[in-house]
Amino acid sequence: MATGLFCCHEVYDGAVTDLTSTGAATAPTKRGRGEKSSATIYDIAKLAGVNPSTVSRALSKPGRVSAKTQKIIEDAAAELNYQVNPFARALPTGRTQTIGLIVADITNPTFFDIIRGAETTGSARDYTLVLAESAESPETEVTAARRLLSTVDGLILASPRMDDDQIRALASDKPVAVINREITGVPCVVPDVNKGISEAVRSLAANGHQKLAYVAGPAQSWMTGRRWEGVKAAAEWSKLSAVRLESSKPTVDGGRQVARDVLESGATAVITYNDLLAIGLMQELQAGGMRVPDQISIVGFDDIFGADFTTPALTTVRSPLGECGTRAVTILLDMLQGHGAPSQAVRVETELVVRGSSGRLLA
Amino acid sequence: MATGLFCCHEVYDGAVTDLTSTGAATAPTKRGRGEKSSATIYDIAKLAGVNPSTVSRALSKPGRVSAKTQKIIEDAAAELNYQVNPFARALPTGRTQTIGLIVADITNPTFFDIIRGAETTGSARDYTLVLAESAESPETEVTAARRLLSTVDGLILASPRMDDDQIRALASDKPVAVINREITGVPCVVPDVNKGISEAVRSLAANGHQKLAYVAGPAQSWMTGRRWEGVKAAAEWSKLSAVRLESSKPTVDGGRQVARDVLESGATAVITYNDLLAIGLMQELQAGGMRVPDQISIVGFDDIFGADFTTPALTTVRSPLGECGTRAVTILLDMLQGHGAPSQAVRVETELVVRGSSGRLLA
DNA sequence: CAATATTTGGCAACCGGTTGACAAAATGCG
DNA sequence: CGCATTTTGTCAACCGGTTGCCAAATATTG
Repeated sequence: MATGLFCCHEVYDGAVTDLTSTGAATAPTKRGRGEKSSATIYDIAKLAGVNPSTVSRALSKPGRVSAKTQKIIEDAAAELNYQVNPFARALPTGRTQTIGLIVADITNPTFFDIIRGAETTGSARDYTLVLAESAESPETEVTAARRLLSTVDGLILASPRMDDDQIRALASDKPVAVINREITGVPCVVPDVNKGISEAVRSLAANGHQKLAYVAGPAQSWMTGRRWEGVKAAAEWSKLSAVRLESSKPTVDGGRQVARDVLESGATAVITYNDLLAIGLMQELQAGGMRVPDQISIVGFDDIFGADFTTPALTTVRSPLGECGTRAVTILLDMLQGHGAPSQAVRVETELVVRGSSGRLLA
Repeated sequence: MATGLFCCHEVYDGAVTDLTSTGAATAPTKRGRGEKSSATIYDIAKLAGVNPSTVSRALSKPGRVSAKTQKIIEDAAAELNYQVNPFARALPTGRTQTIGLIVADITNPTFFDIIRGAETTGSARDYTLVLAESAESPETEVTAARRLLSTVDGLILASPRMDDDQIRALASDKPVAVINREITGVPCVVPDVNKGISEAVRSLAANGHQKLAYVAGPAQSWMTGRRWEGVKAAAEWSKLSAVRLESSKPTVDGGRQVARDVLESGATAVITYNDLLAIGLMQELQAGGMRVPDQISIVGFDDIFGADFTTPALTTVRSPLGECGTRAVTILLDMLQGHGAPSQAVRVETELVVRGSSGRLLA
């Protein structure tokens, strides 16, 4: 262990000396164990015959050095197959070229597209995404956020479970963007549920439904409230009655468990907090002999992966989750470049995706 | 060059002098821009009245300092709410407390459980998981791997698409573990497909099937070959005929496209390279009026999220992917602690999950 | 062509930890 | 009680970049 490290120093010195005496660059040198092959700006400086700081400038401050020197240095860097050491860079600057993303549950497909969108957008701009999950617990979430915050340039919270003030505290430290929740003073990306919901409700009304049930999600979820409000308002507008039912958990299993309540409510159309609930609900109702959509229509939320695996395929209100991820990253990177945060929450459109699980009431 | 190195020393000295002269510890100091509030070991040293290096040892070398000093330092650290700066630590040691995971496609649910398993196991041992995706391209994969390798302590490759030698090259640099592929000289975690496959084939044979088709996955996938061999062998054993069909891509869409070939082959039972193919295939066959499983049985592979959303629910050979992720991380961390890599590939069991899409042939 | 303005490159001070070498202090032993 | 050992803490040399300041080199201007 100790020897391993000591080796590094000596090798470093040795390597430098080597370079001056011998011409050839033997990139991969054996080390105690670390085996870090990479060249440093000092190696480049030596090869190019300039000062290390000039190398640093040539490589990271465009225009600061003359075109001639620039070229010499770039060639030398290419020859040595140079790669910056991100840690060395992060130490003095604080910049890490990474952004953190915290989700409640990695296996929840709702977050899939968010992750994807964020990853893609981030890496297109040379940022690495660091992922953490909170296991649906506000405490774990805060811990993870704190830990992550010290090592990333900015943080994205997707459907956070912690409370507003904790989020504001994080945001006062470093750029933070929130997805699926609105918090004043913090940049947010939220799907505007109204459009999708009113499309859904109108479609249900047009198909002869009169009584609508909304199956809610977890109490800590800001979105569950927003969606219920949207459903209530749209139902009123379309002259439907709407009742809210609670679920135990926002999963397939939770959906199964709520089936009983749905039946008892007498509703002929159901909108659920998310697709998982809808799928579980549909499975349970079908198992009990109900025909979907002839006897009951089911509309989910999010259009997750697998929503079209069911029979009938699930009608759902799609949130452009990938876009949310993309937007959040963009906001963060803009803030990192000195641009201010958007003063208003960024709204993305939702839309109804009509598949087979909703339709005319035949009962 | 030498000067460059010397510089550091002098600067360091300066800082020390500063610290000794000024007394007050003003924890949150304004900086040029960074605004990092966190205390350093120098602050702790000041508060505890010891040398910074003693603080460093107290905090990371258990037993190296006396219990008394240890306590004083720990208290001071707690009071200042100290958190190590990972970059400062990584710079001299090379240790980053992160492991990288490269998957072919983040949105492919096959990798969900792997990611989950790896994340959970890693963070339980205070390692952060860094995720990258290769978009199914061997070239992107190599690039991502190289980039990642410089910033992590170890790397996990899930179903890698690059060739064996490239992987060995990576593995000679830092600890690497591979999932879903076997490469001599590199620690691997592979599901042992034979058990699950023979269960599947035996079950099909028992249900009266005589002709079996295997729908293969991408050519670069090592697993697709292994699975075909397993199917061939098991079919022979059970006296079934087996034919191999190629798919264009290992997705739902690919499954749809291969439906035609399946019909033409005359097989009454199909085993696919993965569940996505199976789902697409089933959808297409059902759309064409075939009854599953009465006329044709379908068996998928992996038991991904959503495999039970279909009607009938998908029969599939489950690979314990979460366990693969866990095992891979464990191997990596063991290697980082100086333990050798396992000499043999680690095998995890597969098993047949019988659901509704396979059964007795009624045609 | 001298005087001034502008580039350009070098020096050295940092960022915040880790660790080998060494000396001082504490402990053990005869 | 003195000497040999062991423990404990300090010193200083790093890791590999970035950047403010200054001087040399170059370009511009009168």
